[in-house]
Order: sequence, then structure tokens, then C-alpha cells
Amino acid sequence: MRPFFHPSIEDLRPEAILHALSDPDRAAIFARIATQGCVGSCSRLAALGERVIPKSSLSSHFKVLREAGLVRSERQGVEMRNSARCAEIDQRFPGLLPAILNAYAMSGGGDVKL
Amino acid sequence: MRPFFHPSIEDLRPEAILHALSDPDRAAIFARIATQGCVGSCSRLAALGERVIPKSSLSSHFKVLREAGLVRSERQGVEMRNSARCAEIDQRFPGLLPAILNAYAMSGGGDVKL
DNA sequence: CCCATAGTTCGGAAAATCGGAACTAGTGAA
DNA sequence: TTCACTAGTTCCGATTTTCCGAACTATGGG
Repeated sequence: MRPFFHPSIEDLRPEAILHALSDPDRAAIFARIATQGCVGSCSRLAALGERVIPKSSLSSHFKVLREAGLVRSERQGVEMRNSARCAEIDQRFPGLLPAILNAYAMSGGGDVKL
Repeated sequence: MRPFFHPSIEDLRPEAILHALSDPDRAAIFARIATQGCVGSCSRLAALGERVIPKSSLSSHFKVLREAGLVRSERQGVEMRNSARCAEIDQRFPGLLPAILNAYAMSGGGDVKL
């Protein structure tokens, strides 16, 4: 399994970002990665919520986030290290991520828990 | 056909807004309504781009925008008057809409033309 | 090598989207 | 009233996307 594909900054498309974050699970995953800086990843996240997200679903969620340019994934031994590309994205689309994360935080408050 | 359903401010969900605007066509429609204040609607929009959007698709696009709380639609004689609910949304989710519209404007520039 | 863990890929079922054709609503005219 | 025209919605089948269990791949120890 060779290194993953990560789009470069100039290839980021707003529709992909919005689509990726329009799913509450993915948004929660991303929020977690973004606020904690780094999360090593799937199974660790799966255990956090009361609802179990199957690992094949988690895998595809990460793929969507990755291909939207939201996270960077690197293999670290057996597991995965995911980091948010907030700074890069904020440079390209200023204020977008903060506004979205804030909107989710406002709405429901703890509704998006994972 | 009685008045449409419009969610109230406190019922707005970020995922619905992001989903609605994650489609470039819908985003372009909304951007137009938002910047022009008001657009009376479907067939008028359909003619603007070089690509023809069928009216059944336009109708469902408006439905998605409406139910996400992004636009308000009222019948005005034989046609429809659509207005953006920017102020209300910005009060609930500050900065969200400007950031998204700006992101689309940045990306592609005229890419999202309609 | 064998086993365990972390994650990806495959494949079929369920859900969402697209768009043409038919239908409904409002308006004006005869 | 009835006919015609326009604006938009609804219906429904075809295509596309999403979901998730099962099978597979990769890495690291014993």
C-alpha cells in the first residue's frame, strides 16, 4: 500500500470540502482531528461514540476527507496518522473551516459527538 | 399548492446547509439569489448558463435550498420569488455563508457561472 | 512462519440524484 | 366558462452514490 494521494492546495475544490463536511460523522471526525492536531485513527475513533461505525465505513470516510484535502494520512507502523490540513486550507479559503466547525459546534452543541 | 415549508432559524442544521451548497449548481443559484437579493427564478436561471438545467432538476434544487433554510420561496402570480435568508443564517451561524460564497468565488473564479 | 492488529477493497443491497413526461396553478383572452 | 399559455411540481424509471459485512493486504511481534 503505497502512500496515499493528497491533492495539492491549488487543486482543492469547495464543493468537495463542503460535501465531505456535510456528513455529520465525517464532520465530527474532522473536528476531532482538527482540534486535537492529530489522531491515529479509525479504531480509536470508532470506540468513542455510542454508535458503532463499521471500519469499512470509517475507511471510506477518511478517504473522502483525504481526497477533499482536509486531512493528511500517513502510515505509522500498523496504524494511521491523520492530521488536519487546516492551515493550508485556511490560506486558500480563508475562514471557511472555522466557520463550518463553529456552525457544528453551535448547532446541537454536543450533538456531533464521536 | 399552498405556501412552502420553511424551517425556522433554530431548526437549521449545518449538514443540510453544507449539503445544499456542496452542489456547484445549487451554490451558483444561491450565490445569485444572495448577491442579487431576489430572483424570480427557475426558467430565468435556466437560461443563464450555457448548460441547460432541466426544470425538474431546478425545481428540486430549489426545494433543497428551501429545506436547508437557505432561501425563502413565495409564489408571485405565476412565478416564484426566491430570496436568500442570509441575515437570519448569519445570525445563527456567523460567517458561514460569506466564507462559503467566498470560497466558491476564489476557486475557479468564474467557474461557478450560471 | 503464525498470529494479531489496523486498515483497504470487494460486492450487493439500500438510498439519493437526474431528467423526461405528465400534471397542477395562475393569468389572460375570447 | 373554456381555451391556451406559462411557471413550476410531481411521478417514476434509470443511473449513481452510499452503506457495511466479508474477504483481503500490510505491518509488527513472538
